[in-house]
Amino acid sequence: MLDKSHKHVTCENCLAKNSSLFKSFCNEEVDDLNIVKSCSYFKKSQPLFIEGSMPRGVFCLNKGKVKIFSRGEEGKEQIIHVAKEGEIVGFRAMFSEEPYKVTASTLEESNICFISKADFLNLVDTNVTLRNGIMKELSTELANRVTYITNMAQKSVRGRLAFALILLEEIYTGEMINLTREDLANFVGTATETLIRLLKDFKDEEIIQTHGRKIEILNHDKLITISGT
Amino acid sequence: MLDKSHKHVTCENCLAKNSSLFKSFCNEEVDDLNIVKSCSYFKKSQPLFIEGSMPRGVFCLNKGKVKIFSRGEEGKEQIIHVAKEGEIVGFRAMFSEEPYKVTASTLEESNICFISKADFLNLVDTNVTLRNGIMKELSTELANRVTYITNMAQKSVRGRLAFALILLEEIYTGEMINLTREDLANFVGTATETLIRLLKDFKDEEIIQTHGRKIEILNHDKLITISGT
DNA sequence: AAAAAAAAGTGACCTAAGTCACATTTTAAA
DNA sequence: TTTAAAATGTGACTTAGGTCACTTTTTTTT
Repeated sequence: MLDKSHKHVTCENCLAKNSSLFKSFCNEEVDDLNIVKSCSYFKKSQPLFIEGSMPRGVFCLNKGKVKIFSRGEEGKEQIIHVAKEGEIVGFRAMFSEEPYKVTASTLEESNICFISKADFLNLVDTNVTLRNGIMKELSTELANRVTYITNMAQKSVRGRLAFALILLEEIYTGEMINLTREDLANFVGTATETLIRLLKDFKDEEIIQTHGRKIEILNHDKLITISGT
Repeated sequence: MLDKSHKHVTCENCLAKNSSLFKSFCNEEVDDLNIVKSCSYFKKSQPLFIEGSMPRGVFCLNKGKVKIFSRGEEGKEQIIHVAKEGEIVGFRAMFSEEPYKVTASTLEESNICFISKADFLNLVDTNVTLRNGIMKELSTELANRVTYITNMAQKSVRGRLAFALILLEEIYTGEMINLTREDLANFVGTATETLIRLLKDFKDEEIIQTHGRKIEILNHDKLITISGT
């Protein structure tokens, strides 16, 4: 169980993780950040923000994972990204002056800090390194989504599942992949039943092993081969 | 036939079209731009840049259309975007310090200007409005790709074709959609044969009409309905 | 600890869409 | 203008993967 007040969370020890955006900050800048941020405890399946609402700030993940998804016509979730500790979520929407096109929701109980839009934009305005980092991040992400689209359009579901597992292995470093079959299916872009059948195939082929819902990767190389399918 | 030297192309009358990025420029800034840019004539199917190569600058489309695509495992093109007159192509790669993840190639003969990376980044550094425009553009595009991914994962090919035609109608304003069936299939994310069959269905349903390869939209509303499929 | 509600998993069936193999038409090149 | 080469279009066939209808297991709530 996480500490629900978690007053102990300071930016200094939080950033120690792997935030790509604030990593260039000097001590003084981290202190500034520490002053404007506010922390809170999120339980499992709690939204940070919802598609259609107006962005009010960014969220910095201290502990826990968050899924980012959009809903298709029939309301089916399409998971675009799973964010992990150290990531800043929702900063793309700070620049577009438009409502969120995605929803962010915790996958497990989490400690998450909030920085208001005004404070964040002020940081961006005054910090060249941060600004360049953001532009680079936006561009890289745009490039990643090209791959994502191409995969979705051209690969088999089996290939996409292999690719998704490789991504998730990275996101769940040091622990096992822990997603409902439905979430995994919505990430891969397939029906839950199809996903379950394919996971069984992977088990039979000794590529993965399951412990309850948790998935352990046994043969990373084989996943890479299959992901080319 | 376009003028191959097209010395008459000045930024002033070019920007009159619809460039979203340079539109805020004052006369003086446009003059600066005019000095650093160099123009050239591209014939049909000529690449502006190629996946894997290092970005050297941005391309500004004065006349003509350009497809942006990535290649899947078996080399099949996945068209991500069709750029039209007034658009600036390749600026995303200016910030990522990485090789292009996509190829850009003309769909028809074109007049295209080039601005070197150094000149472009200099503009971005010194012009706050341009910089904000770029950040906004990157964010908006990122949001659009979420829709793209969700469509690809959840819609039928018929629904995706309808969606593609709506987008292309906008891109080919004032003229008819003119793409090879293969390009259109690679945009929709399907096999060429399937695409041809679906186009025939649309013709039978009097949603579109073809003049040779060119496609005319007859019933825009019905396309919207179908694109929800 | 019991009850209720999610989630996981299976089997049977169906169909959208891919593949292959050509015929025909259009476009580009020699 | 002929030849070559793309691009378009059709038919026959196959199959990946979706849907539906359940059962079983795991979680959550009371």
